[in-house]
Amino acid sequence: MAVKLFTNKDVADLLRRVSTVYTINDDSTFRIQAYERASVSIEHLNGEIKDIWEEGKLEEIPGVGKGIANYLDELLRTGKVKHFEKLFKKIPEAVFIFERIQGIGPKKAYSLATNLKITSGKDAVDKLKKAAKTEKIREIEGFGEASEIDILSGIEAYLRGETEEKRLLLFEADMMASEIIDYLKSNNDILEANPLGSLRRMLSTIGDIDISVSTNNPKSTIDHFVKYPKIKQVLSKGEETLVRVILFNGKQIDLRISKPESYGSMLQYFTGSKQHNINLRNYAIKKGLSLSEYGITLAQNAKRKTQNDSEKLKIFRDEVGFYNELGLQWIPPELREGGGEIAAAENKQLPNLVEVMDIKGDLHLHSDFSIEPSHDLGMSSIDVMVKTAIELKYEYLGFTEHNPSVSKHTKDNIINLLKRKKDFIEQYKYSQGNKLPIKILNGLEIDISPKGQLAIPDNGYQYIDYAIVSIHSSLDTPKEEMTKRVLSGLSNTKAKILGHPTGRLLGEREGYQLDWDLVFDFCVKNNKFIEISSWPNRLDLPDYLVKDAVKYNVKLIINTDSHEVSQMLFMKYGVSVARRGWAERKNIINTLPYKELAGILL
DNA sequence: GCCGTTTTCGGCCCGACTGTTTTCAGTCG
Repeated sequence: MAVKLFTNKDVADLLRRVSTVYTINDDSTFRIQAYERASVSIEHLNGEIKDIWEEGKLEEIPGVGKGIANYLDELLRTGKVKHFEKLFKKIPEAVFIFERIQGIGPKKAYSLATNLKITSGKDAVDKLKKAAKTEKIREIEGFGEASEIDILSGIEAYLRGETEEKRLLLFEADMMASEIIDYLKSNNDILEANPLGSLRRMLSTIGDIDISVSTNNPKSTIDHFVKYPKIKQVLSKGEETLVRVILFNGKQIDLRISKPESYGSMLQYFTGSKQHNINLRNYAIKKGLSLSEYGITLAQNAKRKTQNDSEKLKIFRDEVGFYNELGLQWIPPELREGGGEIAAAENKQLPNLVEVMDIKGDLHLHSDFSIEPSHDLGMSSIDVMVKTAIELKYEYLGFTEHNPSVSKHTKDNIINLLKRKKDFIEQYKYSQGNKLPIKILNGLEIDISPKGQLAIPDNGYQYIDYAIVSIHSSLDTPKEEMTKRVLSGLSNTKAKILGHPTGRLLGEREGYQLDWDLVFDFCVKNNKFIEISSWPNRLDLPDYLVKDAVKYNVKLIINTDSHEVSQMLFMKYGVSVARRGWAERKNIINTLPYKELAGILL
């Protein structure tokens, strides 16, 4: 049994420290990278390292082999790794603090800590700041006035907490990037502008924002970009390929610039993911080709054989040409995660991913019609939301206010409230005559109580068309019990949809555990649907579970959970989650025309 | 230290940028 509870982050940090020490010691770069890789891989694990260890599956983690697995086993058994302790002995604790400051890596951190005699981690940053202010750093070999100033501004950012990996929600990053892209496009020399990296792949959270542009005039592009009003500081500025800036909100933006004729190669290269590109490179090597951000060349070993025509770099205006050259279908960015997409593209078996245009309705909306709900009431009227849905060319939408609070109402009160809402919707439809080009459904979002009961009386169901059931309380219920609770809630005939199924809140809480095999199986057998919530800090069901659900043939529904009319536009984020989970139109029930949807929902 | 449709050895990404250099090292992605 574990002596101490190690989280994934603890273990990732430990391995990163090891790679730091090896870097300082000028050890093999490959060993350094190996620890780095293992660290990243463990940090991004879906499950807990402790569970994986208990199942004896450490070596199944990518980047973890026999060596590191043995060390981790020692760590989780005894609470420490003797070999690592020995390595750390020679390194001042302050080094591991300093290297978290922007612009300081392992070697500079070590040089600073030893030369300034700052050893303990406590107050290390304050001491470093004092050294910078008293111009002690510029006296150290390898540093100068400029780097002293850099370090000072790095320290200030660090002290403001900006270096902590506060990831943005997808929607925040998307807003910021769109604004920058609009600004960039106001310059006529900029022909194309797109996000790169995790934003282009539509991950649920985003670290840094990278943006690419194609232009024949890099100089004008760079001059234009650095005048963007929200830039606080230009970190670095190249001649024609890269500009790196910090905005006033502390976020770093990298702008990558390319000629139009090779824009495709660059877009591909910097969209990633890292794992996708590694796999793609290995796949290319087998064909004797070598990939880079500039295009495709014959690989080194192939070059020698055919020296005559080998040096030529093949460049690509767009990504389609790039992938086709490798004998692959173009792979949508959302799939580029190293999850079998290259093999699928080779066999022309990539899924035909669902698109925003396919969505024909939103079935999770909270209007401002008060039924004295248990949770927050919506802020927009039914009428406004209906009008917006019509603009979005939806065929149907469903209002699912929270059930009336149980503690504040008698059963009769609840029934009356449900009746009132049903009447209101009927009247609304009547008042619009036959000119409404959209079907309006009267739903309800119902709490599943800790005991698995739904929070309205049995005779209330006749007043609603369908129910979304979801967990809003007792989130720490253990997995097995929580699974029973959810299945019990879903057993009601009107309960068709499991709302925000993991309960996670990005950056706030993990959510509860469910036995997904049981839940998926239940849904397939009983005609129940699992929601993908487009709500920016939910995006729940998460992408990796969508992928499992699709394999299980579970039907999903993408909803916005809007509490205000403008939030209905968040649909695209839910769709991106579905796409990242390899979902096609057929997997998503709100792509169906109304008649077919009604057949399975009502 | 990891990894494997040309496997148990011999590969493993490297280019852009900056600052302190006088030809390069460190950091970053």
